Amino acid sequence: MGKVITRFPPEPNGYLHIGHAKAAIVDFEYARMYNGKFILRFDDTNPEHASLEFYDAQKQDLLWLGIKWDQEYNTSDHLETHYKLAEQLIDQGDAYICRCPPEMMKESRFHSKSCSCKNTHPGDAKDMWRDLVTSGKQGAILRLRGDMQSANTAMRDPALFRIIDAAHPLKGTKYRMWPTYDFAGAIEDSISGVTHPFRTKEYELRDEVYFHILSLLKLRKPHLMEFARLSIEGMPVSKRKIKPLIEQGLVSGYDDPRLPTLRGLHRRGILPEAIKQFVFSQGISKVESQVTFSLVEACNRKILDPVVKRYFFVPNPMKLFVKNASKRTVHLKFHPNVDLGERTLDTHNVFFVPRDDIMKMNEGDIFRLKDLMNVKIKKIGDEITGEHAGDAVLPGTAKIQWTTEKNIAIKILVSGLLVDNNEEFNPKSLTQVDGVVEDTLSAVKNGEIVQFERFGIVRIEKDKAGSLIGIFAHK
RNA sequence: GCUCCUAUAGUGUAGCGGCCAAUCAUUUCGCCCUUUCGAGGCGAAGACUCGGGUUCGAAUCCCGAUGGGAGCACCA
Repeated sequence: MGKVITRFPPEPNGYLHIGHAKAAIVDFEYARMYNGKFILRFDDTNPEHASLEFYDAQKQDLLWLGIKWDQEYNTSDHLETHYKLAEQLIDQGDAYICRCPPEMMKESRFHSKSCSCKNTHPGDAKDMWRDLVTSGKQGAILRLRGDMQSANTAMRDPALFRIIDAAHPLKGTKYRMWPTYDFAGAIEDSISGVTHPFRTKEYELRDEVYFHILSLLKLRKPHLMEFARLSIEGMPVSKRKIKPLIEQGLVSGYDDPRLPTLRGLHRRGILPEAIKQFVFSQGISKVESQVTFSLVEACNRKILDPVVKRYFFVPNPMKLFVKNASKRTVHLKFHPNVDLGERTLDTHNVFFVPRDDIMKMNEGDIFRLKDLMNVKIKKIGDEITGEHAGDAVLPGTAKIQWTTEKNIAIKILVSGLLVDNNEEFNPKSLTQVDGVVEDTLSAVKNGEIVQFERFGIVRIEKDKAGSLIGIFAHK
């Protein structure tokens, strides 16, 4: 038994999203499981789509995910080989040049009718092919001699090569005949030694084409495996849907935290490990499903909870004056039951507390400034006046978060579902919560993930001006 | 229209002919614990799409219906 070889073959035409992540993780982990090899292959066979920036961007996205490849190459590097194999097919009479216009071809394929181009002698076909490769001739493609009567429409003489005169980001204008997915995918999987190519199940009908091409060329046949595409409720994955939202300014970019792009998820504070666990929990079944994002959140929370520092966050702050509160210095633990260290706060008699919490209380009630002291409310107006009501924890009192006068303003962006059930943009998909946090938060690094008690997991960003933005991940 | 794939709780998922009055996670709700409405512990709720067949025995195999998805590109 040879060793297992898998591959992840993205087209370098955009940023990777969680759907790609599923494929990449499956490919990568499958190879690892069998101590095999994992290849990263850029399927850059369409110069109109491939773009230089994305070769690198996609690699960065993969590295962030924790995926490392044993080999990397571009399908465009193998075009000479593809040409050779194409000529072999022509020589064998298994491929021919077709000059029919696209609409006509579509028609004839639909009605299982062959065209006269199919009768071209292989020798002539080869001349025509060479002509196409070298000259500027237009209006022809190389087609597989398949089976026009096949019930599988993919088998009805599919295109193998077509002319694309656009400049390729890596190869420039060196080539003009570019292989289609059917041809390139089969050839590359076979010659690069891939043993277990995974792909999503919308390609199932093309399996027959894949194996047919390899049979004709007497090339090794890998073991194709298919799984269902991943879709998440309220989070469109396709470029077609995301791009307009960006262009209209409805989302901030490909790293908008509402997006299921890897960059968006990163920004939202979703860990690569959580994505991996989530993908594993999904498995590789062929069942169409629409997953709730809360499954991702649950994985993330489980990882983050024991390692993330707790801070006090006060949304919609209200000023509180506590009579006869003395100055003191308190040490607060960063985590209730894991030793993550502590921070030190100096307090006196002025605090800020969440408005919503106060609104639920009445004058005369006693609440607790968590980890500090109890306060009896004397008066609620624009500000609150209270008095110190002891330090011992009283059972049943509300424990609320607070800051002193030394605090920092922060705005928190809370992501909701980007689109509704009809795939219409949800204008309320991003909401903002303003508040203040302890000034100890200034010690937090840009990009660090913390938990604001009673609020949720938040990833902290510091902009150029030094002001704080929190990206809400989840509860 | 034709072809293919698919069908287990609200959402996912395990199950490969008997150990299934069905696993695990998530969700929601209780209780315990806790100086967070978080985490953790315990518990509850909740499913084999339908109809035939094969079999001593079917969630599991076969057929059909129905629902969902995909393909019928010179995109991948």
